[in-house]
Amino acid sequence: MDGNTDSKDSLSIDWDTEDELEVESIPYSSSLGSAIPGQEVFSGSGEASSSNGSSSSRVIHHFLGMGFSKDMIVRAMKENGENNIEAILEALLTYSVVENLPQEEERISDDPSISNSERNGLDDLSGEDSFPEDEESTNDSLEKDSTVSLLVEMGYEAEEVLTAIDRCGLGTPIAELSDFICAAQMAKEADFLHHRELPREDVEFSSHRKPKNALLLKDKRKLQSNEAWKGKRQRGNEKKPMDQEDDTVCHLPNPMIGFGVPSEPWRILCRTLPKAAVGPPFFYYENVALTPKGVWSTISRFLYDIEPEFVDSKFFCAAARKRGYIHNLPIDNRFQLLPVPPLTIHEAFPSTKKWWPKWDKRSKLNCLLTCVGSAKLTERIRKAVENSDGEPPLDVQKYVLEQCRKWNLVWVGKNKVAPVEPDEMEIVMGFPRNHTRGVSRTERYKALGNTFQVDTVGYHLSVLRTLFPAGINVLSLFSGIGGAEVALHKLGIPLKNVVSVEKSEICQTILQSWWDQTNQKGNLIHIEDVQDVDAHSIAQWVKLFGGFDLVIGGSPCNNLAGGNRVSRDGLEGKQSSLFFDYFRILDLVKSMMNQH
DNA sequence: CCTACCATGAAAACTTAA
DNA sequence: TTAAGTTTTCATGGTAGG
Repeated sequence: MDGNTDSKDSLSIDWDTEDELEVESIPYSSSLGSAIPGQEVFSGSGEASSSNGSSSSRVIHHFLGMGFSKDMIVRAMKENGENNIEAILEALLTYSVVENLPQEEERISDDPSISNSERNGLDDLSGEDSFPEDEESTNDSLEKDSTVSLLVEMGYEAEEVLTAIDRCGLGTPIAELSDFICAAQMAKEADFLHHRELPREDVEFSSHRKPKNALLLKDKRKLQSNEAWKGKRQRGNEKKPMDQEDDTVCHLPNPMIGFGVPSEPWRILCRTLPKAAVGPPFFYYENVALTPKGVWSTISRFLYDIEPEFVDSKFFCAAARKRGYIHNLPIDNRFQLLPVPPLTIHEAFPSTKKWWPKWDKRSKLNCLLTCVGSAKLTERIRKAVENSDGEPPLDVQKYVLEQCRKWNLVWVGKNKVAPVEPDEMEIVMGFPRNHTRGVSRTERYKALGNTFQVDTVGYHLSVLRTLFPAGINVLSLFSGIGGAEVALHKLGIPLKNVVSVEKSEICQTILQSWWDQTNQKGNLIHIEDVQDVDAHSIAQWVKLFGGFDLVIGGSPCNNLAGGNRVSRDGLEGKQSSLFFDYFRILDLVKSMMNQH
């Protein structure tokens, strides 16, 4: 986001005449690797020996390798316990900042010794839909000065900073101010960029920002809350009163192949990206394709107006999985992971063939979810089918097929259907066998139902291999069980430094266990909560690693997914609103990396 | 009309700790 | 044996697109 704040006029002219920048097709014609190194990775041996009880010397070594001084490491370990890697890292990062900054600004960000839960305001953000209101400034102008200087040091214009402080209040955390400013910058761009014919709500968006200099984070969010599920109980007049809510829907392609899948010979080979979308860093965002109306257009607008790529994983594996991806990666010369997984139920589950009735024509599973069918249901089905010898009557067939599709059941015995086992799910999703083994069955289903389909994501990420032969630094948000990491690894892309942000301790352990089992040479850092990732920590990582090459993640879909009966509230829902943290963090990384 | 959908929460069942 | 914690079981619509 370089210098888009001054000289608006000239910039606007630029954008009006040429607002989109062609993404260079990288001329590595020699790519198309078929021999992918590091393929035989998974020994499948041994359980996850959770490696957390590492000896202190190992911990010290780990952090020495990251460039911290021994004194600092020892001190951090003393204060946080030897095994609390995250806390130690946080402490080290904090020390570094204290040393490097002229004043004592670190007060602005969090003290690592304070647990997340007792941090005011921020942690409850997801709980309510309300956003933190301005705090009355109880502090003196000294604080203001230091805040301003810190933000200016981060690359913002002083004027923007002052406006943001005025709007947000003095006590607002740096990260939030930064967020605010970024949103304002984007809003300005949006004004200029949205000259091509606009969806209706874009007009609304523009008209929202009456005052020219008014900053817009809240406007944006308000807009979002307007559109994303207006009361969801608007049954009565759903005949769209005039031109209400048209155009807000992102068109889902059919077939859902995005910019191309391996089996389709005709693919789009290049595309144009909005200028603001071009990296570094590369980023990759994922969520469910079938959301309530308006959600994808909102997501797209935040993510630099990139059009989503909607892809169904049924082109990559034996199960459907309709997802939208927004990314700024090149799209030519993609290649698929090897070995190519089985593409049909029959190939993926050979043992079911024996029991599979002729009248069940399914060749692909539906989306693998976090929950599976009940034993009661399989029993009902068994009884329904076994009452007839030979083929059951058509109405029975219809009922059984409907239930089998609904619950993704496969035939495992005479008249006997059952849900897919976690082991089988791992394979279909592209993970090594036993990847999630060791935690409860329910947790395995949950984790696997929430993750990337590795072959699909790997296909999209494959373009990175020739770009980063020496390996990449990854900021992995909402990592889950590490779908992104596994995909990159299977592509033969070395993982240098991976910062994984994942709230579930179970998932963290699974990822760490995989990391150890595959003998990764890089550093894996666990962070618990995306809301704890602030400008401060990002700045340190950028400094340590020389920047991130890829920011990747799929934010929670709980409030978007069709399966949710209770709280399908749209993007502002409790979990799904964490999308805005994805944007916030990505934008911070972007602005920091463009300073250099 | 048809189909499909990264879910939630209450309560039962089971396991662990004292 | 009891209690508390953990895991499993089960029923619960409605939106959106073809």
